[in-house]
Amino acid sequence: MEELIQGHEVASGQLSRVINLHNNRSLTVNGGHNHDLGSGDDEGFVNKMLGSFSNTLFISNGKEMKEFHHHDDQELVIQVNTSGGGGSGAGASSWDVDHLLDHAIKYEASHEETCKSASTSKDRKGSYKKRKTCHSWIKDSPALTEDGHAWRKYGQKLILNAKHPRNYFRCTHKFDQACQATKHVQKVEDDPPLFRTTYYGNHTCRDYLNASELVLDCTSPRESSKFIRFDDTNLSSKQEHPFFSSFKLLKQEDQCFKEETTPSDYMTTQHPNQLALSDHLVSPPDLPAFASPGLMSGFASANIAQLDEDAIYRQMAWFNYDDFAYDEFLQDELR
DNA sequence: TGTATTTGACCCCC
DNA sequence: GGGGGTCAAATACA
Repeated sequence: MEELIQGHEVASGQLSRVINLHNNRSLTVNGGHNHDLGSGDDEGFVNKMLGSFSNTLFISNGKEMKEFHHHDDQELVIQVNTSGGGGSGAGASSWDVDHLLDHAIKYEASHEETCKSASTSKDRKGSYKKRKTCHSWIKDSPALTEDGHAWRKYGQKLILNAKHPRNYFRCTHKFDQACQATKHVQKVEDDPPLFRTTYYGNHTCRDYLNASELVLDCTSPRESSKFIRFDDTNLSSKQEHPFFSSFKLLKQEDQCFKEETTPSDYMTTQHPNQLALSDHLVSPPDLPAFASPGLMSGFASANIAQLDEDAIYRQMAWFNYDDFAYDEFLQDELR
């Protein structure tokens, strides 16, 4: 968290100065015509970077932030500050907060102090207690998105007056690191598809591998699911590359929503499990989709209404492929 | 064989 | 009493 905060400060302060200096020099050299990067582009670049930091901080420690994110109706997140600490809030101005109120996003939150005691629960091979009313928040999304944490499904339940079952996930590190974070995922609308994820509790685990890459909220469909990738030079092999590890996580949740899947809904003839991505055998540049960043995003958005959940999860994988390419593209641009 | 998912049963709380 | 959250044995999968 300290490193992230420091990075945020550096980006917001020093990077702005560097870019301003760059612009001034460009104006001088080009006689007033800046052909490198327009100031608007620079500002957008900085805002995106600050937004990424904010998102990363938000995901890493939800109770530190108070921000509203809204991206072209792609995804909505409401998060509140339960600790009283000041979030950075950087980049918030570039996001369309007003539209947030137009969406019926329910928010529920309560302080951790209100968590009820489990003293009355009986021991049934360990603690067994009903949903504790801990800190919680809801996230609605048209597609299931990777949130940077490893989850394990532990239950599925048909809910009264609900068309789709509710799926229950707990943190993979519940036992080895005593992480109490859980979430429920339920499809609440069919057309257009809308998934409601309710998070309970904050992660206390430290999943270095998976935490090194997070899906961030973005400002355009093209960037609807972008990874932030930290230094991976310490990774000795492709097997440990966070890009590939993320597919394993996607696949885990992918398999948890097999209801109502029809073969005709398959976007391609290749099932995600057949991609062998989690086996780390496929190199991203081998895929033709990488030739044009954004191509798959456009393709996906055009067809997303026709797809069932299973297909959507496959599209998530394609989004992330595309994002990886786009990340490389950005790095080349920066060089 | 180890890990993840499924699913019926158990249990808490309204 | 019933809805909903969780457990854990059975099952699937790599």
